Amino acid sequence: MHQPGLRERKKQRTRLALIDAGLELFLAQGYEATTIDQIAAAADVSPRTFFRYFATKEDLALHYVFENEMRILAELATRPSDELPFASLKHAFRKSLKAVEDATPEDTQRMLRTRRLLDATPSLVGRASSRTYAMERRMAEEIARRQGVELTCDIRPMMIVALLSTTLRVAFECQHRELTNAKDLVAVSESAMVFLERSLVPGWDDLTRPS
Amino acid sequence: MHQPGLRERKKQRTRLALIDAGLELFLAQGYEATTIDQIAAAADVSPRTFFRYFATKEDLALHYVFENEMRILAELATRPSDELPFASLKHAFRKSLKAVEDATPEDTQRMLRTRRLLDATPSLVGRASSRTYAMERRMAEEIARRQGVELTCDIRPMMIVALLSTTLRVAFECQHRELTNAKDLVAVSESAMVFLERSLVPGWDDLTRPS
DNA sequence: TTGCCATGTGGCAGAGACTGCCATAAGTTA
DNA sequence: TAACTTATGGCAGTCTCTGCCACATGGCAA
Repeated sequence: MHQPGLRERKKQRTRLALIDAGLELFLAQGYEATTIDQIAAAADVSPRTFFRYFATKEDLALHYVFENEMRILAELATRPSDELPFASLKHAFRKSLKAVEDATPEDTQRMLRTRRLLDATPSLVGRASSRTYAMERRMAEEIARRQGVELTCDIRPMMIVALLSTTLRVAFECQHRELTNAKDLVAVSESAMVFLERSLVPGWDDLTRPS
Repeated sequence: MHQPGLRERKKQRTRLALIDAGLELFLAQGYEATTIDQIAAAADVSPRTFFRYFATKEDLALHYVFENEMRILAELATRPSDELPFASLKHAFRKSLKAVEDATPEDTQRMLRTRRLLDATPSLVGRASSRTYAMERRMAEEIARRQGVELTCDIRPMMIVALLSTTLRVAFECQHRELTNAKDLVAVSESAMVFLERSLVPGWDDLTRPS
């Protein structure tokens, strides 16, 4: 793998400048009240260029949410295929939580800002779900493949993924304190996951048994 | 209660005309490809009037989804307050499913069309979630009140509501056949609910016990 | 019936998100 | 340096959605 050229580094800088400018403005004056023109001006690019980096305003706001979801999907692929679905998902989610903890201070700040933004703008949480559901489907496909069932005939892979995913969403929403570090955020997610696990009958996710 | 006047009946007719025109066009040429102007023209009102009935294009498309959710919330309020949360919710959801079955043929058609639309336009399912989450919060408030816990301190009411709500969403999405009557739609929802219930430890939703 | 008030409707101008198109600028490679 | 590829900016245009005002219609009381 070769070192990214000047062009690539420049693009990365522009992308981060846009994200930082966007989150800053969203938190300062509200998501709706912030226009693309303002973000572009703050990041020192033309409005037209904004759309070369992010298809929509939402995409900028939710960038770190989507990045995290892609990480979960990638982690899922590394799990042994004889593992039970729930365990695989749990490990994949935990790995992504660990990535949040291990991020650079700048990235941690961006994530915490994203969380504050979602807190202040509940409608954004819903809008994120469009993509989240698509990601859930891909995870369910992976689960179905491993367990040797057909996703179109069996509702259970989708159910397993959706239940865990929903748990994390609820945990994410229910952070009532002003978080200043990533550890607290992770802690609530962990406790929600524990509640879910304790509520479930052992072996509920074993799809090789008859339903 | 007095008979609604001419004015009210006229409004109701216009609302239904807009919904019918909208669903028709969405299914025929796609959700994105359909403009407000087209819908307004088909319903024989001005584009400006469209927005007096629906705040957004989504609101028209998802009208029946929201109506159903409001019904669930209303049903929840009628349940005895000493009932366990999950049982209350289950009954409320069942009652709303029954309302779907008992609807007039016209309304049943509109619901089935809405479902086909959501099938063809997955992004709409996500967009509906903004509102659904708000409704979930209200249900969780009701549950928390009955169980005597604080919603801001205890994640469990939200979890209980979210798990059941997610189950129904998944069931709704996983209707792979072209449905022609409401009964089939209800049947899949029922089976998903059964899967959820079998997966859960009895008493998991009893919040009076210590967590 | 007449007149008044409340309310629904249409038209218009405008902001803001987003796209297609084309010219220009910058980076990459030979 | 020249040729190629890719990023950027500007512009015109579409579509969603809003505020404002004039007008029409339904409801109601004298």
